[in-house]
Amino acid sequence: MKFFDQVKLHTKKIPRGRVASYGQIAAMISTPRAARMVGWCLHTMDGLSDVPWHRVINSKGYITTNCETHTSSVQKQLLEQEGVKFIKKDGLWWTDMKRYQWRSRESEV
DNA sequence: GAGCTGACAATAG
DNA sequence: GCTATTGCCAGCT
Repeated sequence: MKFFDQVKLHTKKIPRGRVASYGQIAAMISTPRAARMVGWCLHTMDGLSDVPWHRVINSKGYITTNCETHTSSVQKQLLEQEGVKFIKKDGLWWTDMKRYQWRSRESEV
């Protein structure tokens, strides 16, 4: 099992209408500081995979994507379709992590 | 084959 | 409490 594969698996486990942080995913893979890899992993998916990459944001609840294929607007829209409310904060889309952050049993361990 | 890059997070000062 | 630096590991050049 490679790092990327684990990121995909955990990302796919995120339920609809819920979001997770990069660090959270990284922590599930037993590598809390590999949050950068999580984000980059999702970038390589490029939407071609069946992985809900839009459900992964940074720990502050901000969308920090500016790629052509992953603009903040796109990610925000995908999440809003799932019931996640977004607010424009400091020029970036922000969501309340306290309400929408996914709490899996594995992440609690 | 080696070095650089990359959607962040945590620790130290 | 806030700012700056280090760490993470696989893909890309």
